[in-house]
Amino acid sequence: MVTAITRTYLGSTAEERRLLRRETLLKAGCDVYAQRGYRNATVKAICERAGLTERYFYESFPNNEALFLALFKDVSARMLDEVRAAGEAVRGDPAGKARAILEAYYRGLQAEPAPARVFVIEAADISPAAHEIARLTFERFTDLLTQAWTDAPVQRDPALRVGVSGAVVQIARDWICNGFSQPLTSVVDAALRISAVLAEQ
Amino acid sequence: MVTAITRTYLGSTAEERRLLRRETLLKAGCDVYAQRGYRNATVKAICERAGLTERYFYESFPNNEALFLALFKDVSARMLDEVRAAGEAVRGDPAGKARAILEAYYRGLQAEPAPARVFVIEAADISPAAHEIARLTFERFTDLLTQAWTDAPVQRDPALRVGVSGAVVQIARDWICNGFSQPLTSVVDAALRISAVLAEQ
DNA sequence: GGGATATGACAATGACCGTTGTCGAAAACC
DNA sequence: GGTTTTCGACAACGGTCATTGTCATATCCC
Repeated sequence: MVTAITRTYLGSTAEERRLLRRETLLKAGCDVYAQRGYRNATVKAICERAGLTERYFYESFPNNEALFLALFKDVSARMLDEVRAAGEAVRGDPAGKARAILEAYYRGLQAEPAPARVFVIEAADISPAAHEIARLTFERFTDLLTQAWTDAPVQRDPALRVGVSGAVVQIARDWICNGFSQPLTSVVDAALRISAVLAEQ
Repeated sequence: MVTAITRTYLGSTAEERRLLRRETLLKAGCDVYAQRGYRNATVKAICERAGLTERYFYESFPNNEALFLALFKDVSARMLDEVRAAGEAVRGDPAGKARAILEAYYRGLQAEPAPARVFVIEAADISPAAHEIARLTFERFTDLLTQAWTDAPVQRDPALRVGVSGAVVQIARDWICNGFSQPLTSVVDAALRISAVLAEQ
């Protein structure tokens, strides 16, 4: 039963093949989530999309939610990095810094509409773990915005922080639902005006 | 098979009994949604809570989602009425009017924590129909806020409107999730500051 | 009181899906 | 070339739940 011996196959070691399959599944999961929504994304559908069988799904993930969380963490971290870099590229000028951050965020969503739909619209309600990731991500995002507007590391009033992040996300949701029909500048402008309340400590 | 004849039973006509069962099911649905969340609320559980059998569930609703939507419409309409009345009770003074609206909203949530959790946190993601009801409700809510701050009937910039409604709701979500631990005034204050951007047309 | 309707308890059905298991064929190693 | 590992296709099992059906009992009307 136990196979202690592994063998290279099609030029890759067992570990390499396993990781490749994992990546394939992540990509397929993202596609299927985007197409049918997380709730309607069955393990079977993800595996078909990946060209792999269910057996390999459970080799890499204990269940569907685990795959989702892995994707979500990855996407969130990348988003935060991009946004942070965009903010740091602008020196001085608080409004310009804040605008750069927001523009990076919305531009990133526009660049990848399918993941955007999943991770902005669905993510928060999928599970407590997903909710927590979303919460933490947006806490950091709002900290970046606060740093742009002021020199303070964080906004003191937690409700204000929460409100601004809610506004930024809701504008994103609406934009996505309407197929990105409004110009980028108009959504950035609106978010910028709202985020300006962070300047008042 | 077809029973054309109805008969009063326990002092009520067939129609009265049907409506009473419907109301009982709505109340039970609200309780069960609040307790287990919509996704884990089975028809069976709602019927048990209502003290009725599944047969009567399908007498009044084609499925679980239909019950939810009926409840959601009801709750949303009541909420809008309360908020509108609170706003109209304050004359002049834009900030005071806006504060009254927001205070009525958050106070209403606090007064009924269980429904609040369901209809603020879960509602938007349950189905496209539910999403639409939530969207329309908050569009009107934001119009009321706009009217408070300005004399314009609506805010011109749709993204700004969407952003403010997102902020108000996100503050509510966070407040609910933290068990209403912050004082009412602090959440109202934060929402008020953000909503003030509606004053700029 | 007797026949008819309303009700409640509960079984039956059917669908969906997660998860695990089987098995023959392809590719690797020696 | 034969043996072993790896792979892909797919069946099997079990669980949950929506939805419909059955039937005995309670309540009605006359």
